[in-house]
Amino acid sequence: MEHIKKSLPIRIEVASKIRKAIFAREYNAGDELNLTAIALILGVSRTPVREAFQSLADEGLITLRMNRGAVVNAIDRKFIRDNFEMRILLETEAAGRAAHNGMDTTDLLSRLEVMKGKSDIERDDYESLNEDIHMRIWDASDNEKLKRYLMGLWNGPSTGHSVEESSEHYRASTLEHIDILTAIAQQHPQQARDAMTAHITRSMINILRKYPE
Amino acid sequence: MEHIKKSLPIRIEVASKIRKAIFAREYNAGDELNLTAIALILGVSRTPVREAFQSLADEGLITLRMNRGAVVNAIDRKFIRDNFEMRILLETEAAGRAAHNGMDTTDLLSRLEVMKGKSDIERDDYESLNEDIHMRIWDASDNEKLKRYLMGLWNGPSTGHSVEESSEHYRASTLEHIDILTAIAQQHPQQARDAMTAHITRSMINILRKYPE
DNA sequence: ATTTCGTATGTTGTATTCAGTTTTGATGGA
DNA sequence: TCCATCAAAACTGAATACAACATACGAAAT
Repeated sequence: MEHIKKSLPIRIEVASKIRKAIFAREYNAGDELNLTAIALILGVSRTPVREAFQSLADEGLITLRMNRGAVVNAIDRKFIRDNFEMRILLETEAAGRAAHNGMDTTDLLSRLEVMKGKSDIERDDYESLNEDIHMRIWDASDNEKLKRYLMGLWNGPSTGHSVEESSEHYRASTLEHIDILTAIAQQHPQQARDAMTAHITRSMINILRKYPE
Repeated sequence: MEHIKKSLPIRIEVASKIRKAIFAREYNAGDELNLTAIALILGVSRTPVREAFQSLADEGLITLRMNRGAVVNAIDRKFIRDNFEMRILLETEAAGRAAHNGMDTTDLLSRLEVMKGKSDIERDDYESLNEDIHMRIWDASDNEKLKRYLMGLWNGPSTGHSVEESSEHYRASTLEHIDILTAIAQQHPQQARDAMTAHITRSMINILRKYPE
């Protein structure tokens, strides 16, 4: 039996690769992306690359100029801050709604306790639980549009997808996650909001440190 | 001399037409959209229709099922409320930021005074000024991501694009716009936020009335 | 009668071709 | 030398062609 390899549409994978390349500074602000060249490099036709371009333009990573190709936008401190500020606003809103609506947090909290007990936290373990926590909160917010926005921001510069974090960060985040989920479990919206705001704000400061100037 | 018709990409116009048709209930929840058929009807090829589908899926209006076509999502009260709640959250944030950052409101306020004096407010006049006001506030918020989200919501069910409004509504909105811009002019963020929240909340209630059950 | 397997059909995902626009670069004149 | 003009190359937007996937239907077997 083979791997249950769920093959995504090519346009999605192409978008991921280009996105990663932009965050990795392989492309820089002002660079023109050659549709044909990228299709050749990736070994696909121009169509899915074109569709990926449109997604990336929606995300604000590139700009599409009619008949004149795509240029990479600046991934500078302002871009990162703008993204983070939206994540603060929306994740905080989601946390408050989750606390208000009620959400089962027992399994997540027990997984957090296990992680808290570990002497060393590995990146993959952290990221996996991190994703589960946030997505469960989005679900509990019970607003499809909010969920959709947060899903989109997850591909942005404000998550572990873009930069490696320190073990210190993982430990601090774990404690913050416990704060957030505890507040949600107790159905204290304002407390949940405050905890989430603190969580993502610290994360922002942490990441902005890596983008000097 | 011909019209200075700035021709947008076909995919944009196609998306607009389908969006309008969905809001007009020409398509209903669960309906399957036939890519080829729509391309034929609109007299374009499948490519731009396909790209339009992807945009509409991003907006949450339709769902793309791999190899199984697109289905129209329910434009029910929850959908409208979800959209409006996000608009309240984001427009309020933008108004607060605009007040904080400072924004020149003189021209907009004088246009509002003229409109306030009119005995009868026409739809196009109102919509034109309405759009100018909101977009100027978005600009003044100085957050690109926020601006982008609000731009997207403008195509949603929470603006005049989807339903006709009463003259009464235009008059009430005009007064509310004056409140908002006055607060911004005086650089009172909280006051601006409150005024914006009230403005869009009333608009939501007004539109939800037209979607009974 | 029910279930399973295989084929047929329709629809999408991807590739390729076509057409129109923008850019580039050369050429000629001031 | 500098500028304008025009042709050719390159690239994108749109149209068409091709391939793969999923569902539906029907026949055969239990």
